[in-house]
Amino acid sequence: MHGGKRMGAGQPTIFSIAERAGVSIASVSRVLNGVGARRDTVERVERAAAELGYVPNAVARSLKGGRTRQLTFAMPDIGNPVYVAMVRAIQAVTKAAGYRLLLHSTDAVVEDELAVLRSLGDRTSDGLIICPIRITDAHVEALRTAAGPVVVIGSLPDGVPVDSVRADSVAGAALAVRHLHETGRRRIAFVNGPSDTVPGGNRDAGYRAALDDCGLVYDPDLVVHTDFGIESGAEATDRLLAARPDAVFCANDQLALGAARALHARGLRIPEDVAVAGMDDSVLAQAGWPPLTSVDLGSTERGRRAADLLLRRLDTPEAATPSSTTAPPRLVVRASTGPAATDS
Amino acid sequence: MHGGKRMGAGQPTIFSIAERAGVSIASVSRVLNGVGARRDTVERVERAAAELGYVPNAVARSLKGGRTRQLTFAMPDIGNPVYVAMVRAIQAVTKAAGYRLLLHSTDAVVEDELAVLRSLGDRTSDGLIICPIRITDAHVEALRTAAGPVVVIGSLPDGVPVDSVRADSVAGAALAVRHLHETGRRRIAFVNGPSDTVPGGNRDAGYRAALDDCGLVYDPDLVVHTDFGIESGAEATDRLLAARPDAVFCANDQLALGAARALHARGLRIPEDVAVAGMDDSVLAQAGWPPLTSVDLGSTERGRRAADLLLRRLDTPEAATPSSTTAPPRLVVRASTGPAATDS
DNA sequence: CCGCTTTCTGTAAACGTTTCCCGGAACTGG
DNA sequence: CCAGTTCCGGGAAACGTTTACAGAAAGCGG
Repeated sequence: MHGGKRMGAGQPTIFSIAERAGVSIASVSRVLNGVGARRDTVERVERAAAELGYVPNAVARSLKGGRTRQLTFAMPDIGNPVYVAMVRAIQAVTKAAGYRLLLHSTDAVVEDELAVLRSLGDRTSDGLIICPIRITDAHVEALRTAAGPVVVIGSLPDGVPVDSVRADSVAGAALAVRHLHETGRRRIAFVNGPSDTVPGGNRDAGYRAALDDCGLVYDPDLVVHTDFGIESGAEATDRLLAARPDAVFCANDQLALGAARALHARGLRIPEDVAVAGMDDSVLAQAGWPPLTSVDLGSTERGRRAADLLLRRLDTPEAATPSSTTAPPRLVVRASTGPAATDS
Repeated sequence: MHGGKRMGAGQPTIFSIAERAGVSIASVSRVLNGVGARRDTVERVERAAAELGYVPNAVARSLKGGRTRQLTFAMPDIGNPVYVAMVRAIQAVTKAAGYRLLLHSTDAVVEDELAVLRSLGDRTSDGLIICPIRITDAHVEALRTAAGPVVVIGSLPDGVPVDSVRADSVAGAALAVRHLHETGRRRIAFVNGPSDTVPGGNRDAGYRAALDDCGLVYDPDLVVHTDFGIESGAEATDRLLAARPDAVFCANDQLALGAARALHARGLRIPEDVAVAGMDDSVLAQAGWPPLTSVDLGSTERGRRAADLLLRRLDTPEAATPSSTTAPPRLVVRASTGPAATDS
């Protein structure tokens, strides 16, 4: 005649098990969590649990324990392979540590990003990795007052007390431009992402610096800002052709794929007539023809590190001072920047 | 001198608010949920909540309410644009209905899919949309005993009492093959996905049926099974070239992109020497050159419908008998299946 | 000024766990 | 057979909400 509590039909709970096994709920909980118990008790409880098809209620468990064993990753665009690479890297780490990963696609909308940051307070997940494309004052404020551990993938102003993992897209862009210069290109066009984003700004800086290095002058007619995406890359490149570039450097692989399509459509050969280079070295770099030269900004590496940092932060909440590491860029040369045609 | 309860420093709770506002927790809850209260009370509570930066604990709320306002979508591969399209479609519907969407990438691993199905029992989300690539007996059993509403995107054996939304890939594959035949191709190779999957089997059936229709004979040398992915498509196509096909039909756009790359690498022209067609009509169809003819299997539509069904099921758990709808395929013709070279 | 109705508010229980703290059972050794 | 240990198991509290219930306050007409 054990326990009162409700006895409804719904999902089995530890009460149903306790009743069926003829023990208390405390014993059920202990057995299910592998805490010592008498042989006999263990067996009865386990049998009852199996027969009822018991699954522990994660919500109740979280409420009691104060942790959900869930982490969140918020990225700008789930359709961009670069973030998919990060997801995989993060997933691998968090899964091994026994955490479930929740994915969030913010479409780079500031309001959405802030909402994610604030939602840390609702205790739905134990920590957050976020990859914002712009950093506003509101972001800084939200990061400062976040209700749980956060790791940022991207560049943060100094003084924000949050772990971050950065890409060096200034150096990365320069790498690509110098490579194009070395293969003999002199009119290097640049299809960049939105200019008011952190990566957009950095890539622009890298582009300009490298031009300088190479003794080339910055020509506004060779530069276009657009949003990321294959179509945008194609349109932008089409417009740029008026300025007769001998190379098109794109701020990511999607843009570069679009650029290649536009060039093909005009009957121009890659790389003989125009060279093309992208960034991110995502799966897309090897999707089209010719395979694209691209700058690997270490997305996988950044994802992995971010996840490691987050886990560390979960272990020792206020211990270490915020760390900030930068993944080095790496140029991957493929056919799209091969030698130019010797004639002309 | 209100309430006892704990008073720690942690996150603010309705207790902190109650104390600060000098009212009971019941009043706090009521005000926060917009239930009637006296002018004065409302103001005091709202001010206290704002000052403390209160965020309701979603876990506690879920425990009490028995629902999480979260739904799960489990897909085989987060890197495949077709599932990204589904995510977007599902997201749009669920977000509008006030649900958060959790994403899960199963890598088409049966164990993982079953785990997701079983995890419905842990009450972490209120419902599940799952897209399995194979259906084993274990799947059927798990679906039958699922602890919450499930909608399957994909084909299910008869008699499984679960809502489903199907693609007609038999008809879809036939559409593509007949189109290739109409453009004069007679040696139509087929790069298919794994043969032990439902889509794999169906596409094979469609391919064979269409060959029959067109009076062509099935030639095993023209058919390859591989896994999905650009690299696999390239390798498979390379092998197929020994059989001198004049068209390559691929079971999805990733394979088709790989096929195109392999053909380019051999110096073959598309479509003059070999035509290429894909399936899914994902963003990748327009990523390379030439743009790919592809069969739209209605991924967006299927995602939308699946979400609608799930929401309906959440409203009226046991009402309607399980529904099963099929999205019609649609052939999208692009340059990759243009006319063959007239010589040769 | 009294009793009635109508608001409003506070107490307490419940959601399903985990875990602290005892009391009792089972051993051990003398 | 008894005292001392050790081990197990049960009762109850707690996690942060929502909500049924009942009591207090306030408004009202007579």
